[in-house]
Amino acid sequence: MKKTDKHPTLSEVARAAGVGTTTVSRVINGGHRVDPQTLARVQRVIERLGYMPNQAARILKGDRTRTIGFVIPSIADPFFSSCAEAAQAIARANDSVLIVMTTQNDPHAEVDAVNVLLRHRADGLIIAPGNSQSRLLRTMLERIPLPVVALDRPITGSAIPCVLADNFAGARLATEHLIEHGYERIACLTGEITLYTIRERIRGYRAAMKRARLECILDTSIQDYRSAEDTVQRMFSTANPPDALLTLKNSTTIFTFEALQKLNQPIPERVALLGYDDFELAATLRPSVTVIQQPVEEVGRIAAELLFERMQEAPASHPSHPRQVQLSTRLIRRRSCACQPSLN
Amino acid sequence: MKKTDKHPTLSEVARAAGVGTTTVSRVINGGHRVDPQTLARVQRVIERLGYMPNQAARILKGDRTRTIGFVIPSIADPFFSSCAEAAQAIARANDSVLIVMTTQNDPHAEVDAVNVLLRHRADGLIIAPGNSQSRLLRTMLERIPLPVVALDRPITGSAIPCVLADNFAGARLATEHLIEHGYERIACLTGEITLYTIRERIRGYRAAMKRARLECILDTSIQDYRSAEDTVQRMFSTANPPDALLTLKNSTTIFTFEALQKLNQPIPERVALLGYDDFELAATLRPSVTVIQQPVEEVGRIAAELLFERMQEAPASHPSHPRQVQLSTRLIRRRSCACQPSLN
DNA sequence: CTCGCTTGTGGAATCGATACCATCAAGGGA
DNA sequence: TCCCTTGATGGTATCGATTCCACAAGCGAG
Repeated sequence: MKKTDKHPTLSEVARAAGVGTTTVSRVINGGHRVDPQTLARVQRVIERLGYMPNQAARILKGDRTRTIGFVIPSIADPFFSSCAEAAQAIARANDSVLIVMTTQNDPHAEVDAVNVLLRHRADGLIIAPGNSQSRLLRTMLERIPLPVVALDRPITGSAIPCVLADNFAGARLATEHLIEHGYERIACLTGEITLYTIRERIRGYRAAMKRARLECILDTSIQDYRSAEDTVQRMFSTANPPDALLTLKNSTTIFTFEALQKLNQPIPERVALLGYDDFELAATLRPSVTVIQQPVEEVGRIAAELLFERMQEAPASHPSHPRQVQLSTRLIRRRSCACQPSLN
Repeated sequence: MKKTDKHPTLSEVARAAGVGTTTVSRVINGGHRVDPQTLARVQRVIERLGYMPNQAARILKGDRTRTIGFVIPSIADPFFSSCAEAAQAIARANDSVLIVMTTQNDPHAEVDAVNVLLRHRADGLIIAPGNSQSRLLRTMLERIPLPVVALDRPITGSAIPCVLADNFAGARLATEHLIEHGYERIACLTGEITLYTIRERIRGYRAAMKRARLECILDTSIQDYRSAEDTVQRMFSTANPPDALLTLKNSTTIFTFEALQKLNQPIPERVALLGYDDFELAATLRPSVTVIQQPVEEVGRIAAELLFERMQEAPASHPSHPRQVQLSTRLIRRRSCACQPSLN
């Protein structure tokens, strides 16, 4: 019961209990084939010394580390923190822990993170790569001797399975919805366009616009509140301003909403707004914001489940696994596109 | 360059390079006292085999694990995810990784989490306990042979240092602000009251109200959107309804805001609103919401820094460490209390 | 009464990296 | 020329838990 300065070891427990190390080991691992009396005695000693098996020693004997790596751009991003929460639940259910590493989409940080996880002998790896094209990361991930699952963004040209929402279909759905409303000058505000997800959404937007024979209006300049204000100002001082805006990510949606509000451009009367990705207060803002909702927890959950499946197979075998799991998104109708809100 | 099925070991590298294990070990650890030629050769072999030192074996030799545990109620909560992000940055700067465990404030899950981290031989531990009074957790944390820092919520009756925002002063400041505006019937909407932070905030509210000789109006019933609507309805159908509301946590603020909006109670004309804890869209809502802002990243950062300081001391020594680091909060004036917004 | 079998137990090799100690060659000063 | 230092290198015990193997005791069946 007293505070110890050092972790006691299994042999110390064995000595204190007057038994061999084998017996203590058996007690720890379920106590099969141990005399009930001995069992009780050893358990008391374990309790008294505050003994905890040293995971490192177990690992060294070839066991799994029961540790999986989770490499994402940021923990503070609600999308990834929700994924992490879901993945963590699956990990715990599989008696494992998550090591979360953040990269800010920096390729260098990604390689570092993977190296750290390799040293820790993680059993598996879930990663959301900043750049789907990166050869460096791809060859690295293909070489390493543990299962990898990509999250939200695939690793192009590799067999690494990826779990993600269907960005193309989501953006097409969003655009089609605006078209059905009768909007004709639909601008797409992308934010940065380096990310795979954004590029897919742009493709979806383009596909829908082309099909409706409408002119694509792309703007990639919104990075923060100030640039949103500039962009809106510029767009609405042209002869033929847009009558609807499709924003391709959360922060862009919010910056744009604020800018429209500040510049007194009423939504949806003057211009409709549809945002990609739901956010907590989308229904509370006035007007409430119509969005494409992604199955966030599901992405994290399924990625983790897929990883654990792959971990259970023999390392050499490569059974028929889905190369890619695309989850469908849905439209949540609110007021910013002049809809009757969906019930939910 | 080829894909291996197993992690190669140091001795395999040694054999492949035709040198001893000691030399390879030296190469890995900086390459001092190694012939440049040998160094280059060994490095080539390491590169070719994709060798990564086995952290478990290192740990076993008595090294630090360079792993710290981070035990919080939820990763999806923006407060804790921001803390985690900040703590992670400090951990990385100290060449360590974070193992994040979530507990949903469940004491059982907390004990589990700590046990897992002990097995993994984390070098240190940051924990936000759901219940500050829990004897079980307290005795457990006092027994274990590694430094612990509490986050956001202290562990009462123990010497475990805690980093948190000054909840008492924050709530008092908020209440005083409303009093200065001339509001007299200021109701405090608490949400659940089991958490230490909420109780401190209630104390702060009470202190300010007492000083101004105003009557305390406490309501603990808001748990979700529906209960917020009920509460608002009830409050405003009394003879003497409140003229201001102080909500003690984020979700309560948002539920209340939505309820007031739905029930057409204009803010701040009919009733003022001041929320504890800032949130992303507080400035975007109409009216924008005046809040008490906590130094979120700082809490995470300082907790991690304090932990690393304590880890560098000899395990036995107990130098003069702050028992508690209280960070001050600040008021962000927006429209919901009829203020001129603060510039920021 | 002894053979096989189960149960309870301990000894010791093992995992991979580290670091103490030993070895050997080369070079510099006396 | 010899001793001593310095640099480069290798052998091997060590960390803590697991596990194969060995062994002893008890017991029912033949």
